Amino acid sequence: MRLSRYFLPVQKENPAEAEIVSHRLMLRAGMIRQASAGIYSWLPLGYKVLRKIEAIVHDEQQKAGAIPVLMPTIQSADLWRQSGRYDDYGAEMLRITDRGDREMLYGPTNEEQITEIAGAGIRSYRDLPRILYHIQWKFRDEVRPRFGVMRGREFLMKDAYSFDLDKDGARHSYNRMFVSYLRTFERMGLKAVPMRADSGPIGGDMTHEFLILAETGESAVFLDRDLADLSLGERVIDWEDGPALQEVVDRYTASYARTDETHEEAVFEAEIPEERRLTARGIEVGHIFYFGTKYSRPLNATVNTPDGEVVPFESGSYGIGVSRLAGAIIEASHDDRGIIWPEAVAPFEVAVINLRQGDAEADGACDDLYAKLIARGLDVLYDDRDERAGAKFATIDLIGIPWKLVVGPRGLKEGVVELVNRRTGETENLSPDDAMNRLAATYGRA
RNA sequence: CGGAGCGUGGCGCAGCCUGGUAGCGCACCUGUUUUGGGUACAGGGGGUCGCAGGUUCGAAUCCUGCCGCUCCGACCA
Repeated sequence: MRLSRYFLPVQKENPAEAEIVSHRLMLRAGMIRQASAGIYSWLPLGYKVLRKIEAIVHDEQQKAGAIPVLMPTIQSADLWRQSGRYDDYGAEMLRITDRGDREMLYGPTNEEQITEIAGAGIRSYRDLPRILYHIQWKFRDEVRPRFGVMRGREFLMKDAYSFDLDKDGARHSYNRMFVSYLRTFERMGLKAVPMRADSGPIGGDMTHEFLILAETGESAVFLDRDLADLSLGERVIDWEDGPALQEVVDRYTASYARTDETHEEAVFEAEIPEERRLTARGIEVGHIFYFGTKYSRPLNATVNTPDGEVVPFESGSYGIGVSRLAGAIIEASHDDRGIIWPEAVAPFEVAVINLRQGDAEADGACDDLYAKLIARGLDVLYDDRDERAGAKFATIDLIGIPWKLVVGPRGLKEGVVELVNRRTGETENLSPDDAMNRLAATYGRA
């Protein structure tokens, strides 16, 4: 993409309403624009990031055995009356009536809907287990939306739902999602720690929240420092191997990790030696829980067992705040110049900066680099604006592109361009070919 | 939902107290200049001052009502 033809409304000054860094940077970098309280349009740059996050979530969900579907945003009130949640949910649920005065609602979540679908489509124990998920916009009429997309009223969420015959099966499904979440967040360059959660209004007893550690997090967290250092790395997961999954889950839940909701100082101090006690702040980016037959029973979603009995499903639900992640990643990865995208979610993989726009040699070299990078499958943003070098650096650093290829007449005389890493600032003078090879290798392209 | 505050060009703000028909910086356009980390100068375009009533010869400014938004606390992916 040539920046001169892109839509990137960046701002030099901080918007007054944005209090936390991710909100400020998302507005300044032209990623989002507020439509009304807690509701945002995603501009091209923000939308690219959102799609990349979404793609990783899709990929990891499916690797773990979950099957994608897409349910509507608008649901019928009747379904929610059956589960008893129509009244329980309160003012947070956006209620709508259609022209026939039928009561509808904009879905804040989809347990009822998916249970109805699974109940209708699954009749036999032979059809179990199944995990269905979708990534869809949700609406919760929060009392106090804030922090930009971190706590909007409209937000994009991945929600998965598992269906099993019995509790052992449900645990396997739960563990699949647990490990899948570890992989998902790790791939995005995040350090997410599973913490014991409160079962909350949806209920259930097997439940964890995944929090990434960041100073601006909304929750206080208390954990064994060692847990924050765990990593799956390149470990190969056999998703069908229940005991192997359980072993991973056990390792991540072996020690103390709780949010302020469930924190017990005395237990913390008794279980964890002082030097390993880590008190920090965290942003919740995922939440999983097992809730048994809470929905299948009232909605009459049942299967036949091998013995010919009819029983309700054992279920759990598993959420990831997809739009929130865009903000959360920025909270975890930025500096005073702007965003620092992890390579996996960066809106562009590399920026070409022409230091001397209009100089025939520089223009020619940049055009050539730009074409070749595209040919090698890299997503490149070419800053070809008629701006001074400083303005280009400031823009590219603000929007957080992980790598810069800096091209100017001086370097070209020596036959080199500069390859600059956004995070470390490390600069290498390389021939254009070497620089391209380096980038292709970094991103795993030919 | 309790508390505080704010609505004036795309963004950040001044003007309001003491009514006289809107201004500054950034951004944008034109020209000159400059050219390796947000150049300088000159000129220029863009605003029903959140909305509706009211007071007044006259309202961004005073009064009333409404709407929108933000921040702090109790709640949530």
